[in-house]
Amino acid sequence: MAKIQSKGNSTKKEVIIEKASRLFREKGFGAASMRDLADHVGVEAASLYNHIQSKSEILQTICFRVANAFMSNLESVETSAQPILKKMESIIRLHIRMMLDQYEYVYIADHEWRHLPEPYLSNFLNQRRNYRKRLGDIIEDGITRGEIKTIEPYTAVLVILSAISGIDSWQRSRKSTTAEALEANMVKYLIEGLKK
Amino acid sequence: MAKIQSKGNSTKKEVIIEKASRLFREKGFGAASMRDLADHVGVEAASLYNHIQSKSEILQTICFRVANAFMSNLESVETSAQPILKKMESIIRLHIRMMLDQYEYVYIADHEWRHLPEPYLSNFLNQRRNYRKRLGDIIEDGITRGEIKTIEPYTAVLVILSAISGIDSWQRSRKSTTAEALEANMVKYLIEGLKK
DNA sequence: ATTCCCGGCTAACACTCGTTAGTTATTACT
DNA sequence: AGTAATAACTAACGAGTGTTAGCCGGGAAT
Repeated sequence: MAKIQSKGNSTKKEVIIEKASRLFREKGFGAASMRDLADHVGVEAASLYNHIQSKSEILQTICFRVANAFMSNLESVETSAQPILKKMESIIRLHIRMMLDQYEYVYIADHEWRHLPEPYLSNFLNQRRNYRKRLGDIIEDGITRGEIKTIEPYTAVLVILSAISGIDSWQRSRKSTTAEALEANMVKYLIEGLKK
Repeated sequence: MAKIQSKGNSTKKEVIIEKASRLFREKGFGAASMRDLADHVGVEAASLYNHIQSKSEILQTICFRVANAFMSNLESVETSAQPILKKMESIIRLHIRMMLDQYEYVYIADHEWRHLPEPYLSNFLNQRRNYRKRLGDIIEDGITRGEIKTIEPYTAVLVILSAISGIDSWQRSRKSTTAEALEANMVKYLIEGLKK
């Protein structure tokens, strides 16, 4: 076999995906070109195809990697034995942290998924729907147990997830607030809005 | 003069902008082509240029139309003499209503503004920053007056605006909830999270 | 030392893109 | 009716798209 990895501990395919994630976020999937990506990797456009199969394969990898990360976290929270409000808080915190230090990837899964080709698109949307459903079930469970204020679960899920995904406009313009402060403030608002 | 308007009470330019708004939302600005737009208008691509100057002029029109609508609403709320919590509620309700019945336009101003060419891009971002600043000032005012719970104003603005813009994923999949119920539920969450 | 193959390269294909030129049909005004 | 303006059309340009074919150098394996 020839050399397996080129630099550090990440394979070249991984480098491509990483550079692509920044590019896709900045310009959007449609406006980002393979030649542009190749420049950032330091290679000719055609050479990319020694490592990937297509432009949208990159998008698929990013989207499903993020989806799986959230999904497996949800599963471990579901099976844990915490009070509902704690469950929600830990899910919210994970989302915020992911948004803070996996920014590029999460952003793309949030905003560029519509460019996924079928059948990946349907697959992705099903996972998304399933995730939200189960998040809603946790809230509903909390309401019937009297641990959470009476609120329509689906709306609550929508508010929470959307609020967090809005962090991207904070990322762009590094305000005075630190990441830790932002997390604390956001958790406060989102959790106290749920408290009975 | 020749005919000023072609059908109903809207000029043809308006028809183009309306069809474009749906197309831009569905495919994204970059992926939506002028030929595609022309098909929806029922005309050849070149003919569009009798009514508009460029593809991005359409985007500019949409973005600034939305921005101005929100800005002028903000001004009238600022000068009104309501309790702070009422001010916030009426701003929130306007955002939700705009999102519900001007969906396409608001969505584009929210998500496709990055494709604006300079100097419109900077102009737009300045307006956006200004809007959020003034919204934050209202909240801060409410805190010092003791009408609102102590919370970092910028974070609150972020949560509120992002939560509302997340309605788009509700729009896509008309759930059991009606628009009115959604508005009520969302206001409840967002306002009770602010209440002292 | 020779074979093998990986991963880079150049060139090119087959489109699609936004937009312009030039022309014709249709409409409105005098 | 005749004229001027509007808005449609066809054709094309030049640039940029994702992707494939074919070639070549250099390190790994035998």
